[in-house]
Amino acid sequence: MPELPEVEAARTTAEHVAGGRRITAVWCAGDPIVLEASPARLRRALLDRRVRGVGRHGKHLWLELDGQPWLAVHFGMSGGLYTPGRGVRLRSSGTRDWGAGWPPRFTKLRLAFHDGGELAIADPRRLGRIRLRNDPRHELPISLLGFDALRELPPPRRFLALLGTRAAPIKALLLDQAFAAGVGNWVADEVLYQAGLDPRRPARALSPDDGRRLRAAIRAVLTTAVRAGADSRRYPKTWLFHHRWTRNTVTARGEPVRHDTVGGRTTAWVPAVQR
DNA sequence: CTCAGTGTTCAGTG
DNA sequence: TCACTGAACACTGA
Repeated sequence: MPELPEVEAARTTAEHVAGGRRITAVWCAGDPIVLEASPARLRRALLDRRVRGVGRHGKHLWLELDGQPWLAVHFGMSGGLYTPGRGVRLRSSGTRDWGAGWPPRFTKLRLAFHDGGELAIADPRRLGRIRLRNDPRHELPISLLGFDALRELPPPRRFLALLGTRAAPIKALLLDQAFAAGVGNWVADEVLYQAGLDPRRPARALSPDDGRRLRAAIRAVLTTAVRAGADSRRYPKTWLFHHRWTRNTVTARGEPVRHDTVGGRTTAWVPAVQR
């Protein structure tokens, strides 16, 4: 569930369910890897607190409470935020998501609110982290992140300057959270496809026009995915997204899709249009 | 049984 | 020190 659009959808859900409500029950799994704070400390920090709002930077999410510390969440590769009575969600691969039952399998933290609402954070693969922070935005690990790729995309000039010094493949730079926070593997591939850029090209070898197209594609992909509520069934038919999970396939326009490893990650791209 | 996988971190390299 | 690469982490499902 976890790139910027999915986390923004989780933020919206959390805002609707928890915003303005008081936490009346806290349930923690016995998982010291995902829960960086002890269950006792989490209970003490959360119980009877009111949720003032829900923030996001890149792939990180936090609940702003009426007292410190606040709850900060990173979903890792397989984590997600769920609430009861929401329709079955599909994962990108088309298999059923974990949100179907209640509470979901692999729930690590579950909150109940005074009006009867509930939230659960689940994480099968345990690469996510649930933490307590007094000021999440200015403390580790969020303090190390670059600009939020949706809300803080730098103006063209500054964006070009940021590319200019980096020798890494452009795909690797896009995945670097200290550069653009929130871009993950599928967003990076979609952006490079729409910008018409070969993922292996060194960032500093991009022309000013390449850089402008890249910036525009980041904005277009993220705003479209967020507007769709991160529901991949609603993404445009022309997107590479719908074909990246299948080997030896073609796009909606009949262009062959290739899979290579770039920046240490499986990369789907279309040599016919990416130069 | 094996392996890839919407992510991050850290050791190792040049 | 810097910039970058690749393995490790942990677990499910194809």
